[in-house]
Amino acid sequence: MSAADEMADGADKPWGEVSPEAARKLLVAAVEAFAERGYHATTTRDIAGRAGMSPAALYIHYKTKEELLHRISRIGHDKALEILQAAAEGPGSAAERLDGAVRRFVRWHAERHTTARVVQYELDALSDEHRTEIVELRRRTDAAVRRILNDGVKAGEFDVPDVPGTTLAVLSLCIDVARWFNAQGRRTPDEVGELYAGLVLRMVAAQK
Amino acid sequence: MSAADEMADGADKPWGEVSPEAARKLLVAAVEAFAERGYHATTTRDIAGRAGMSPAALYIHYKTKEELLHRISRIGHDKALEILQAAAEGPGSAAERLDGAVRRFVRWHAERHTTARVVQYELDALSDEHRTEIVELRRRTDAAVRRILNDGVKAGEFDVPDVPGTTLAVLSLCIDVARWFNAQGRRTPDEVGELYAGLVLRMVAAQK
DNA sequence: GCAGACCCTAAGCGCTTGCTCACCTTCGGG
DNA sequence: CCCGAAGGTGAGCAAGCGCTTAGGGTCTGC
Repeated sequence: MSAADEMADGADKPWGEVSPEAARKLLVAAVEAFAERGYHATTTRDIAGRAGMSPAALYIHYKTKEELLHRISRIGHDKALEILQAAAEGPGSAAERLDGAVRRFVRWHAERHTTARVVQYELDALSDEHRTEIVELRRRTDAAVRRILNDGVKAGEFDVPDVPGTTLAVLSLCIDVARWFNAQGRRTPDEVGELYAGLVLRMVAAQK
Repeated sequence: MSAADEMADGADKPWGEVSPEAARKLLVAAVEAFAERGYHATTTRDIAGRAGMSPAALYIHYKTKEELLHRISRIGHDKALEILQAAAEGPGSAAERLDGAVRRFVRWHAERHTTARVVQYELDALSDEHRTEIVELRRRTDAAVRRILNDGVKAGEFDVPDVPGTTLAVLSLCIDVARWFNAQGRRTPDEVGELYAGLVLRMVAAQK
């Protein structure tokens, strides 16, 4: 497989966009370790060990441990933004688009909860410069959801007295799935997505 | 003020139950530091420094850094459980009790968001033994909310197809306030409590 | 068939960490 | 007026941290 093919795979296969192979293995190991113990409690020796390499190998592909976190956070936020923007700009009524947005966003947070945990809960460990970059992505994430809500209000589908506040609540609800979701638990990512989409629609629906 | 008076104050004045004075100052300093940087990124020198003491002073009052976290987590979880149980067992219809529970629980997470951040997001840093103890408190927290929902369904006030799932979502929504709430932000704790109580009631309300 | 780019390792450096220890001060009771 | 308990400090230890460096394989293009 060529490098170009790997780039194209990025959307489907997790971390497909990271090459070469050794850099991807290290990044996947870092995601696991960060999700399990948190960024600060994870050592570079632990990451290298999980990837089956020596601690020094890490520094061939990444300048610092923080750069690893930034790469993970950047790719994850790009993916999250892509999901929500696609839903916001897609066809259908506001209710249909909100249903799809929540369903897909929640499913991603459940299915890839290790990644999502790092992406959503380790922002503070980023350098100032990197954090500023990521915060901008989150602003756009917020804007995508707010747009759907505004559309729904305008069309009379939704009754939402406080659009910014409700946007915040909807995103918060979805994001927190990464914290509590357990792959060994009773619910599948699909089931959680369905449950949450239903709850969110009831939160915003106009009374009949 | 006697030790007994300080105990009685616990509910009103934050950390009033911690004595002597030096131990409380250290604990308050630890809460600030843990909330700002996370448990693992906080050094014992940082905690002692914030309390205006030498690093060694910490170990007169606490056996380890982890014991400090456990004390914080325990007190915080006790308070959270107290809020929700009082709401669940209080008077009024299920809707009124749910409104009160969400309003008070959210207000606590916003007002005391430094404490809540530590309490809700640093569970993994506890020792196995301490974590087991805390998880049991969280189980009872969950049970209190579930009881209100079940009461409401039985009384015909609520329409909730999935009570355990909705309980999870309601608690998750409230807890995540601690992550994003900013004291410098536009909303007061009261306003967030009101907004969230409204959203939750719409999530569970029976259609008329 | 070998020069040079690339990838990796063993060893370890300088520093910080959680925590300890010998010692000092303050203070209420006999 | 001295005593022991309680609560504090400065100095520092062993361990572990992020990261660097010197050196050695392996593969590619000429």
